[in-house]
Amino acid sequence: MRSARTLPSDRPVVADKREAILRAAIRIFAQNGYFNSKVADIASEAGVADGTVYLYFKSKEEILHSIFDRSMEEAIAAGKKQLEQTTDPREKLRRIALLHLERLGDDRDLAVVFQVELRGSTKFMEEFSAAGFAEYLNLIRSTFEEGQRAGVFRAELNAKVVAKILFGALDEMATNWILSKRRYKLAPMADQVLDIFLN
Amino acid sequence: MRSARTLPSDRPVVADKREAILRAAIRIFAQNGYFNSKVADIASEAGVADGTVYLYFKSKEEILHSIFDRSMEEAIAAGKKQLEQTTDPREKLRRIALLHLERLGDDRDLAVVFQVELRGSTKFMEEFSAAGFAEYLNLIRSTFEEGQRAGVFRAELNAKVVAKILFGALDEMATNWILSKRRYKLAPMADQVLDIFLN
DNA sequence: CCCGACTGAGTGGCTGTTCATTCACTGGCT
DNA sequence: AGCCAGTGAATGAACAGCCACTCAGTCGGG
Repeated sequence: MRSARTLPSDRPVVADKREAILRAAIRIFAQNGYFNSKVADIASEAGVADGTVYLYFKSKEEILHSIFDRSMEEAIAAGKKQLEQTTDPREKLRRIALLHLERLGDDRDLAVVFQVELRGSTKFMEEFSAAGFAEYLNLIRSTFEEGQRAGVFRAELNAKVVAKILFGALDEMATNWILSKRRYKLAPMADQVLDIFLN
Repeated sequence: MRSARTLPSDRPVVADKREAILRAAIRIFAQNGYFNSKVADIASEAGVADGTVYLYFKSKEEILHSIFDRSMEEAIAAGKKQLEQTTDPREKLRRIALLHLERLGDDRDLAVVFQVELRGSTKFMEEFSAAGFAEYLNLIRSTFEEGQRAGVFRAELNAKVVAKILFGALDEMATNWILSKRRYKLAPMADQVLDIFLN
């Protein structure tokens, strides 16, 4: 119905369909939760047949994985890029926090999947932890350590713990934002958190 | 086989069975995740028949609810009790944090259920949020506000945000502890968190 | 025609829940 | 004491609905 109309480029079509399924899955998972979502719902939301889903993903679980992997990859890449643009450790942390909340604040469905659905099983959390998540925590930690060496942050603090706290605080902001009935901007919370954090 | 041998006290037996099912459920949920746990597994772990579970709980979901309700109630009661024992706002926050991590650190399975399984669905999170959780956050917030009035904490900070950050930090400590391969004590982290937090 | 992307009805396995039945016990009656 | 109906907790086999996944077939472009 809305496939390649003009050009014979089939890569785009393939990519489009995969992308459509992924986006549909994010919406459906966010709405019903992973375990209450049927593959049929995802297919229908994506405008494809049930079977088509299995041309692009091995299983329902792989869809969730793909959502996580892709988003995490993007987030870390964006984060690293931000870090190159400044040398002030304070400012670096601010950028990380801001980016973190901006990304989640820009796509509520994705945020729900990240904050709620991805935590739904220890098994997944362990993989989750092993994968991009540890890398992300390290990004925060090494930035903080850099600041310690520069004398900007208290040297006696355990950087690992500081990183967890900052992450935990941001994470909680995001979760609260999702659950809140009131609609407010998420990103500005980053500055509030850092203000409390650094002073 | 091991029912009332001597005294006609049948209440204890009843209470025992409910308790056994609840404990079994905590263990099973922690191990497999809520959605991957079968009621039959819980029954078997508790040493009762499948049907018996339904004499004490209306549904599988109600088991999860009961775990949450009971634990949260206990936690808040314990928290309030702690707060009565001191007037120093700093010390109060320290007690809350310590209690928070002690309770989770004392029962790994319960901690898994709280940190991982209870987050597994937006639906549940919303009830979760509405119920004891908001009350818990308020406990932290009002303690902080008290400290602000006493001039111990910076008055210009948003107490609500501070409460979320502290909670988020503790929450993250707990989650990390669960996922960590290395075995360490969770409770001592409370002081580290507060040190970073209050200085 | 051929090829491969796509379809969607069907299937197999699974599991939450039910309910007919068992059984240990109680209390009243002889 | 001995007997028996009554009680309700406990059982677990069976049920019923659900849904991830498959595959034989369709369709359209080249």
